[in-house]
Amino acid sequence: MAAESSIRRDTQAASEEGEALVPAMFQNLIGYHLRVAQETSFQAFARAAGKADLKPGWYALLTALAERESMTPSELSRICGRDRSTLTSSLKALSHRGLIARRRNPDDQRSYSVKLTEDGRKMQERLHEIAVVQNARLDEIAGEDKAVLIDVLGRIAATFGTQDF
Amino acid sequence: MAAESSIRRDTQAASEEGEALVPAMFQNLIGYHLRVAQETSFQAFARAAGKADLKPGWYALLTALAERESMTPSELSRICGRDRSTLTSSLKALSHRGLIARRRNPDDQRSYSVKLTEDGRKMQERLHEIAVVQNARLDEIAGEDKAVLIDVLGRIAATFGTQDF
DNA sequence: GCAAGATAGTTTGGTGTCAAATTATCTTGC
DNA sequence: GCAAGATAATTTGACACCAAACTATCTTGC
Repeated sequence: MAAESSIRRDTQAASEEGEALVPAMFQNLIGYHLRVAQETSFQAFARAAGKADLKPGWYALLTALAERESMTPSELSRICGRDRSTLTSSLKALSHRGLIARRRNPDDQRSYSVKLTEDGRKMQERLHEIAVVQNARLDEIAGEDKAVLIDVLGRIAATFGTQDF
Repeated sequence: MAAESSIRRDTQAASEEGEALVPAMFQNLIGYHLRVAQETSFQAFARAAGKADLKPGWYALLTALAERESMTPSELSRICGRDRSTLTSSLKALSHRGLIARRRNPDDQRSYSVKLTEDGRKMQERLHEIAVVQNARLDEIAGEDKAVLIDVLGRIAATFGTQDF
């Protein structure tokens, strides 16, 4: 595992040893801790997925598709919280790799729907396994605070996510 | 304010009305809620800063510099948790806009240090005001759970941020 | 001293994201 | 029926980010 180690060790990013020490000014800021927690945990997921040669960014897309059988890009955009223009390129990549299939909507020539292919489903399942492990780790860390954590995070998302400025 | 409204309203992104409804598969996943909470709250900050024509991404950088008088790019990288290569372009932009000044290190020709200019300090202060408002909002939402929230987020960051894979 | 290795910063290439503008198609009001 | 507006997706342009490769400089061991 020394070899594995070095992959991470010689990167130029932060999170090395001696260490950052939360800048005093940020210590009490929820937003700061939110960002750091989210970034580090996502990166852990990305690393785990990357080792298995999987694209972590596809997980949300594939999982949403795994639940609905078929969706238009716009629906997927709403569900995943990404701009439609972002979906255009993601779907192009997924399609190119044979993970999804597109089908024109006969009732509306502007629109089409996408669904998982067999390969897409397999990829989703492999990513899901990694996500499950990652999430078990998070559950363990949160321990008895999990319910409170999810509740507060939900309140934050609800407050900022629904108001139109 | 109808005009303000439309800026946001006609974007193609999600977080519109009827609305996403958390996909069942994600409902219980801490990672998912973490991501959504962080993204929505950051976007709220970015919108607020954007209205005042400020670059939200510069806040962390300028604030770190506001606390230390002078730092090298590498130190800033560690403190802000960004890759050194990311800093290169950020610092170029900040410098170009006269918000920071660079000074070569006479003892080491490879290195230099950056410090805030007067304009940089002003920008930091204006961004800070917005951050304070934003954070008051978060504090309000978190309410009595704030301490638990920060604690759990800190544990998450500590766990994923310090292990070398 | 000087070669080998470490370190500071930059460059290059790739990803993911948003927003604005664009194209094609559909719907509505008259 | 047809013009005006709405809607679905795409294109284009801009950023922020990371990682790997690179350049220049410093440090160390001998």
